[in-house]
Amino acid sequence: MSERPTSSHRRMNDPEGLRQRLVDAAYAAFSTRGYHSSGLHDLKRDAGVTGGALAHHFPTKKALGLAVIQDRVAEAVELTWITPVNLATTTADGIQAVFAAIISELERKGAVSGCPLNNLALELSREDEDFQAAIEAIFIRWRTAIAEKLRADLRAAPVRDFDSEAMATLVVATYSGAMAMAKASQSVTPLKICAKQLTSIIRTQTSLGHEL
Amino acid sequence: MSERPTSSHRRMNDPEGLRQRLVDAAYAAFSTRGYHSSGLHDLKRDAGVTGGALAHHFPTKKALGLAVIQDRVAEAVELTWITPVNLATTTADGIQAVFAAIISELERKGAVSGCPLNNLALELSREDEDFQAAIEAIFIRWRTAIAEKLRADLRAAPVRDFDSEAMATLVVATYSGAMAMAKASQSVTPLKICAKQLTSIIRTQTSLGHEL
DNA sequence: GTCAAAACGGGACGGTTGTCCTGTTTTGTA
DNA sequence: TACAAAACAGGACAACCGTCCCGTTTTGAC
Repeated sequence: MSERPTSSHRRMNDPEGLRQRLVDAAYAAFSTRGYHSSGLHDLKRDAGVTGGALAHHFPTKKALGLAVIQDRVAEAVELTWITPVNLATTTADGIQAVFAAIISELERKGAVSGCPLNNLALELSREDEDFQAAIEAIFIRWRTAIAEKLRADLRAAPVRDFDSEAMATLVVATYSGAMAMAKASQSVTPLKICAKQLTSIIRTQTSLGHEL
Repeated sequence: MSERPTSSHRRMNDPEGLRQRLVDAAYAAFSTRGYHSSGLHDLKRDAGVTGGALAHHFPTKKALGLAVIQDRVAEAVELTWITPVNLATTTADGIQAVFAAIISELERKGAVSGCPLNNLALELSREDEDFQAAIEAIFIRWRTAIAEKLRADLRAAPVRDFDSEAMATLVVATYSGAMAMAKASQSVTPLKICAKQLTSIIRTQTSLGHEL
């Protein structure tokens, strides 16, 4: 609760840690309440930081938002999507595992805040081109990683007329949209349905070569 | 340009027309800039309406937002999605036509503002339960209409193990997500890819019975 | 130890937001 | 014509927002 342990009012500078606390608080706030609905006043309170410190590390709110996107959102996509998919046996297995993990996490929390990347994308893409570029870069990374994994599947079991890039786009789009519907209905049902549909489609198309 | 034609300063009460102008201006602003980023000051200016008139018709901004969702957004979904799909020969044909129409419209404007329903859904669903209910109702209507059309397809050419509700969910989710990616990249490419993938999947699955 | 730069505390500031209040004008009714 | 209610004008108002400034403390290099 208190930031000054027991002794006198001695200060300990910790620029990196303070920056992390700020970006963490901002990531949590932006992901749940959105960028514009999150005031810097609340962020300072949550992070235990004064106005001077905030202004020193992030001269503008936009700079803080950019740091959230590039540091936390990009990392979140990497951790919850790209790494699990890469580690899975097949792309379909990976996607199924990712959906399952996200669904169980949402059921544990009892509320659907939506995909942080998608939330910020719709809110900020048209407002500022720096935001748009940062967000687009994450989408590209995401889609490219899935396409790469799909190509790895095909190397093991070749299939004709299968467009890995197009399928990767479909996967990212479907997940984003399913999460939007889940947020609108405050229910994981759209995610469950789309996970089943998506994995079924991929498995059918990538194993078509064996049946022919 | 001038709202007072030539004569003196005589006023003509037009409550319904004024309300329409307000909701129109709000729909345009909310769809492009978002709900929170649109100030009532600009809305009054765009609609040519004073503060007193606004407060008379909509006591709060939330009331205006609710009217936009229930009147304009619901109507937009009806006009751009449900009606064209219903009029098409098959669901796949309808979806293809809808995507094509939206894509050409976006290419004409040169900018991607995103799906109004999706934009407002992500921005307002978790903020207010009245917003959430209004938005969810539109999603349900949308998905139900597509599922109904898919069932009509199946009546003409029956197929086993085809879940119309699940496929309708996939269609809505994929479109929403594709539009989100299109907004993030300010390009119609994700829409083009997803349209092709989606129609191909539906056509394959709904004509599978003939090949077996 | 010196000293400049970085790190931080705390609050002032102007601009904007949404809401509300007090009048005035128009409209419908009798 | 009388009159009450609806429709509208116009601005006041407090609350909030993000930014900026000044002073103090800590840090690191020499």
